[in-house]
Amino acid sequence: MANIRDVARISGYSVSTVSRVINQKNYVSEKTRAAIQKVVDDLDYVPNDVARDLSRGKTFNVGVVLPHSDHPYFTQLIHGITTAAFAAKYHVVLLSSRYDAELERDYLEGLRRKAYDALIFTSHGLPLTQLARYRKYGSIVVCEQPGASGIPAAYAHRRTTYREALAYLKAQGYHHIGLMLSRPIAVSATSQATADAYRAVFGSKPATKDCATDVITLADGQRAATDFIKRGLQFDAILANSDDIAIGVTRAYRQAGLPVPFLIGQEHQLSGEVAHLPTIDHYFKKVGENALQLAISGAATNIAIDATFIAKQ
Amino acid sequence: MANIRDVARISGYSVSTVSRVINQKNYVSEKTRAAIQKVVDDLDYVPNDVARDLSRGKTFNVGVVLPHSDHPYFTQLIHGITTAAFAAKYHVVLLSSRYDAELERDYLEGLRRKAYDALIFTSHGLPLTQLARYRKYGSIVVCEQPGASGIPAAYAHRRTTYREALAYLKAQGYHHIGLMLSRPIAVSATSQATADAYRAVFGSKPATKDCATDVITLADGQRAATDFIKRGLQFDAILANSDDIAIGVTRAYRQAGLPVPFLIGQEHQLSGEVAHLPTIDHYFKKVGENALQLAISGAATNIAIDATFIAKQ
DNA sequence: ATACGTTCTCGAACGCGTTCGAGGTCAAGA
DNA sequence: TCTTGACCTCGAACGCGTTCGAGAACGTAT
Repeated sequence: MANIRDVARISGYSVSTVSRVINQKNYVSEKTRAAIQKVVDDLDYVPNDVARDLSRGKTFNVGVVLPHSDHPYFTQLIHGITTAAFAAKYHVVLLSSRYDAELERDYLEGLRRKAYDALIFTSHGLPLTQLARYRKYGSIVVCEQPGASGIPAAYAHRRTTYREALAYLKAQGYHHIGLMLSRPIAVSATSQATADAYRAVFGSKPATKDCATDVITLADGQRAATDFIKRGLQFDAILANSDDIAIGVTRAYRQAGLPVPFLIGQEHQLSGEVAHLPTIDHYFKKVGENALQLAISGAATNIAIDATFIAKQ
Repeated sequence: MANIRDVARISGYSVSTVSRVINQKNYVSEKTRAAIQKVVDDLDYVPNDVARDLSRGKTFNVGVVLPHSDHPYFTQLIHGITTAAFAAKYHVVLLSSRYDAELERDYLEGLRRKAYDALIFTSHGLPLTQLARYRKYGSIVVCEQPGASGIPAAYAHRRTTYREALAYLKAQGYHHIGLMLSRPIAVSATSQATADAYRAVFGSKPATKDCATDVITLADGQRAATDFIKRGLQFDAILANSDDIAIGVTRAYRQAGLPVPFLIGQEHQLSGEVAHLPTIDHYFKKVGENALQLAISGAATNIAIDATFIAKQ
């Protein structure tokens, strides 16, 4: 396949002049431009993107680290990220992590290796301080409150909305509340926010036995609820970490022939809509768009938006 | 940042020897290896991926063209593709197309520009013959029956399963059937398959008025059903192109205060499970895995799997 | 002792586009 | 007329890792 030097040789102009023609830069006479363009067309020449990236020192790739590509939280986030990336002519590279520290580190190394210009962590296993070390190699964005790490972040405020949802439960007279969490409170800012809100509303930390962790899918929700039942826990209400998961909970209780506790879901999913569940919408598409903006602008700021508690739908 | 020549200079060895050390190749004495490794560690050197890609002439990128990143068909496909790509150490680059011919062509050009080693079209607007022209620049895979185009394909057999589903409707005594399609019959192999199955079962092509097109989301399903109602069409049953869409149809009829026709969904989605809808599972995760395998192997074959009609769930 | 096969290392070319400094031309302003 | 400032083009260096051909050193088989 032809390269820029072939075009130069055949057209009789220099490589640099050919370069300015294909990049439509100034200072090329119309005559020259036309002559070179003709050779470009004849040879069917197109510049090599990799060589370009190398010489420009930039790839326009944004790596998106996501633990589970089938989870709705990530699906919505990805949707926002790709939408914004497309508009900005950036490329989205999907990176599966399954919260594996080694993989995450490998992706961070990708920043050093110049494989990506920026990295968005939709969630992460490594501590933020470790992520922060790689900021000198490229822009890093997380999708949660970044605490003192200083890492730019795009996220939805969870605490207030969780408080609102839990206060709603309290107002309805529910006091024995079960919580479904995607990850243990110690390692996840989201779980932490849920626990904090619980304490703010009910005056004490949620009991460990009332919290199910590692609940990601509908099946997990069903399993976790079955476990609650087995352990003889009787909840008035359960705050599930997605609408789908709430559906899983419903099934478990139905299967056990027990009354279903009052349920609140999250993420405003179709399943919740169909079942008329109260839910919390974190607007993850918007969060994804914000994350990408931060990633490519390299701005060292945060963009937070408010989540909404939807009591009736 | 240090490059391989720095390592060579400082260690006193040649660039080629350093290269074999970092790539763990043969023919390096232990003493030399250790000396070079020390310099690599001291300088904190890592090879530049872009330079590597350029010199190897390979990027390990697979571009995945998808019209809608929020559609469940594509979500499932992407899930399969990323899973397989991860295992094979390939990178998945997401490419939004919205069926825009210009965009699709641009992505095909990406193959020439060496931006991707391979391209997977989860769906496409351009005719297959046009896609086929770019095969000389890299491997191309489509996720549908490739007809005479010769393009490698990974897909689920639809015709037989559609026939099965429609025969089921006929056996149940339903004769006036509405079809919801994502795209017009003329441009979509999927819609074509649906129409063919209809003809096989009912002996004639489906009437144009009985087919709604451009139905992608739940809201589209609702809109299309509302339109059916407005036009005074009375269906015994409707074959929807996803479970979510079937839910949209249900809503439209409920809202109009009319009895809901018998519904069959597709894709075995959660919404359909909750509503106990019959559905067709095309196993798109598996199809995605197959597509990626084809893309990176460069094999010029097809991998078809069978879809399943699930009458009761 | 000669020949051959390994092992080890090097230099240079290669993949390919971008960009900077330099040098030449030409017209307008002083 | 001289200066100044576009305008136009070129050559070479740069970004950086891979790989091929060649050559040196050493051991072993004949």
